[in-house]
Amino acid sequence: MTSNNRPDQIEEVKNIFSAYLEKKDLRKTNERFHILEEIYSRHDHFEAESLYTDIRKKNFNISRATVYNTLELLISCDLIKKHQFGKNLAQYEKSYGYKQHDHIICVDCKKVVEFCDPRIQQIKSMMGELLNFKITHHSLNMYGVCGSCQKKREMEAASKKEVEVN
Amino acid sequence: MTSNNRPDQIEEVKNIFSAYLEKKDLRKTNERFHILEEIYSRHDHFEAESLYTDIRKKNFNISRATVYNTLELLISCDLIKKHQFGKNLAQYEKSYGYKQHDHIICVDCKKVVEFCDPRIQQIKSMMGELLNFKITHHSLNMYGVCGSCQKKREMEAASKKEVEVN
DNA sequence: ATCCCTGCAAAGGGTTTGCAGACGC
DNA sequence: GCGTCTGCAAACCCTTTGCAGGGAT
Repeated sequence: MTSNNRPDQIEEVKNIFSAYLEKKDLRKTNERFHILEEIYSRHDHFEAESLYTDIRKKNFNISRATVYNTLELLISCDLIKKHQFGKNLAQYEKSYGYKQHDHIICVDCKKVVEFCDPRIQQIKSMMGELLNFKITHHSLNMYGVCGSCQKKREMEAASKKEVEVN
Repeated sequence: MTSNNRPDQIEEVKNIFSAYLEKKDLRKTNERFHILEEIYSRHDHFEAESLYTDIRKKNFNISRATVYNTLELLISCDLIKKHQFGKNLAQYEKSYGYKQHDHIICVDCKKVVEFCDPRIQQIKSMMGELLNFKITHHSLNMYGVCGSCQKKREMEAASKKEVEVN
């Protein structure tokens, strides 16, 4: 969910990440914690590239390879989620402390809005049972035109008509 | 849905495509109809590349550019659907005459199973109204482990334990 | 001291684009 | 004949990989 960052949240997720790395016998490098910090000081969805460039701007010498590597780790320990909103471009969002939700994307302005519906959970467990799948996660995206883009479209259609009449 | 091809279905979709091209003042090229034919003689999901190579095998000189171009057209007139099952790789499936459905993907063997649930439609219209979106389409994918891969996992876990004991 | 993790740059894979020639209209 | 569509190849974009050096344990 679009979020206000609680000041202590970053500490919490760092502890979770730290425990995860320890459990998996992975190294606690500065780079990994810098990346986590950068992510949790952000809002909404982001792409790997903008995360990379923003970190660079702050004069941390972190490579793309490390960014991608760390994103994978953070997905594994459930601190972020990865999405594909139709394009060949992964988008990520932090997930600690936010309840499960899905997305509506405006096909005109690409705005992403979040929503929750308990029926998804029902479908998930019912279909898992029915088809004998052990379902681990899902991705539900709705695509359409948001309110303001609907208006824009109407206005454009109107002005086109105007031209035709003249 | 996984399909048996009715013999007359290819003619039907060609007519639809033809009417669409006419309406949009686009040209009816042999390439476009060849591609449509190839798609509708297939089953299940496919990727642009395999479509391209299969057409090539049949000695039609059709380029990748044309394949991608035609896929876009076929999406526009609702004769095919485009999916992204988590990877940066689009998958397509024919959609004429098949009812709306969603997908469950096995994360181990990548098998894709289809399912329908009327609640999706309800969520769609309710959320559209609630958030003032004119929703045009959606994509719902569930990810998990299918029955046979669950067994495989159990067997592997068991044999690992065996090794540890010895 | 070990060897996992890093930065860098290049490769990779899917998709898109630019251009000259071909062909539907 | 005009202008769109095509084939080809190169470019493009995001992501992954190979390698040599560096830092966590």
